[in-house]
Amino acid sequence: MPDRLNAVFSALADPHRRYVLETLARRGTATPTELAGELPVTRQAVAKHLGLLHAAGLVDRRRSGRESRYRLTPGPLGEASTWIERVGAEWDGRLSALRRHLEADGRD
Amino acid sequence: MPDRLNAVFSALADPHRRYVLETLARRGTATPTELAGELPVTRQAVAKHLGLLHAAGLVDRRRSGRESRYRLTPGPLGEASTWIERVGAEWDGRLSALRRHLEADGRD
DNA sequence: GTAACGTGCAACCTTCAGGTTGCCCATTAT
DNA sequence: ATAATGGGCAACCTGAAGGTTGCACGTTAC
Repeated sequence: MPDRLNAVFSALADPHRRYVLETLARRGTATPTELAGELPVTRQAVAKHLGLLHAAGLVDRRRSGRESRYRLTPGPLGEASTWIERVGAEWDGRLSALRRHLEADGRD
Repeated sequence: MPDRLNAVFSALADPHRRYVLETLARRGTATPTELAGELPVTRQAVAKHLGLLHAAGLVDRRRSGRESRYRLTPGPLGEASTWIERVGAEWDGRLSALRRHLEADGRD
């Protein structure tokens, strides 16, 4: 089930998608056409990005009339952040253990 | 220079690379051959992954004799984590502002 | 010395990501 | 009713990611 992590990190790997997420976080909601107006790509490209973000669970679509507004659903961001923090913590733990061990031994 | 974010998130998007990072965090150092023994890919594939991780600034190589040991350099992980936290914080801030602004419209 | 081991590098293959154009459907405006 | 707008879907193109095999070089062991 770490497939979710794949989807999330892959989603975050593209600058256009990060821009979309930042915009949604700041503005609340946005439509594909709005976003395409602020990016150097076509509306269809933005739609693809939104589809990917939706597949990763990072955005939520909601049609109102003929336009569809997308909203941020930041849950999976937490999973990604947690993974990073965990690895960092394990590294720090190992480092301090090593340092503790070195104060008696004095070798690498 | 958010190019760094591209490299880091791209690096984290692959499960084999995440395994490498987790292993380095837990074990301290590892060689390409060691890692290849624990992954369903060839040593050369692992070497490519390590090259990518190095380009992202996530690992550090150090040759000792005929083997080269890789070590985690978690700095860029902090940048990635910071980006995520920032977006999450902006979203939360917007949410609470919205909630403060309207106390009646609890429909979703 | 010669053999074996650990690496890195280059060439190649296949799959997929990001973009584009083109078409069609639903909704709003005139 | 007709035109225009917003959106999604499909086909197609191009470049790069992930993998493999093969080879060449430095290092350790016999």
